Amino acid sequence: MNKAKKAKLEKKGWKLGSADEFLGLSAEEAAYVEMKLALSEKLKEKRVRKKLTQAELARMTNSSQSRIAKMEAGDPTVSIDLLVKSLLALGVSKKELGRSISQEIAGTI
Amino acid sequence: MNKAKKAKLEKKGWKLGSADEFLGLSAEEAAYVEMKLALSEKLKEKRVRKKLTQAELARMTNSSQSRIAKMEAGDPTVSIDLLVKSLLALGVSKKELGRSISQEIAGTI
DNA sequence: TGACAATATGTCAGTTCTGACATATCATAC
DNA sequence: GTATGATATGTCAGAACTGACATATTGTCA
Repeated sequence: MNKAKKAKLEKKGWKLGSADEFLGLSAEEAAYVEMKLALSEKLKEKRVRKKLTQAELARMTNSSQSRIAKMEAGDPTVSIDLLVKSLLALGVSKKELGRSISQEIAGTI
Repeated sequence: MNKAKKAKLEKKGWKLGSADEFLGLSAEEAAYVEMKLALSEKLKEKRVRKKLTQAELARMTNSSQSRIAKMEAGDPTVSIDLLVKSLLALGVSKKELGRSISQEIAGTI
């Protein structure tokens, strides 16, 4: 994970430890953050493709528009659990979910 | 998901809604539970393969022996986040994690 | 058998996540 | 312009999760 990316994440509110590796983010931390961001992007992509508003998806999942917005924005207060439940509610299969998680993000590590 | 499996999970403490589908568990609920169980099993498998005790893994992850035990037992109070973080700490790659999540469990759905 | 290490189970106070709400910003149409 | 719908941001009380601890159970030696 490069320095610019780390700075961008910290601006978003992520608290990233440092000093483990070359640019201050352990491989595990990086993988964890990247997974969550991949799920965020998948969620937005799926919702938009289905032509749902955030408010509509919120209703479908007993959540709220603001939490959906935070999920899509990659807010660090959102759990993987919530992202996964939301994606499943959008009809994403376990297989597709697994693929999203495996995904490498350009420009990292 | 069949009736016996559902009963077994409920005995473990899972609160599963009902009435959505044929045997009372929506496809999304089933997929969510199966994902967590797949991660549980992966965790145990990885820990054992590395010849670590639960207490040792707990130390490595700033957790506790009892929580590791609950993770491996598929306890519903364990989050996917914690499972994922623990697996990453054991050196599992995003790719392998994704594969675990995609996995179909014999005898379900 | 008993002693010991590992794992399982139960509980709980502190922490984190959540939905809800208010409000701000952005986009598109008129 | 400004009205309207959608999305973003900030806050917070209540819900869910967590590590820690105590204790029970299980497994494996001699």
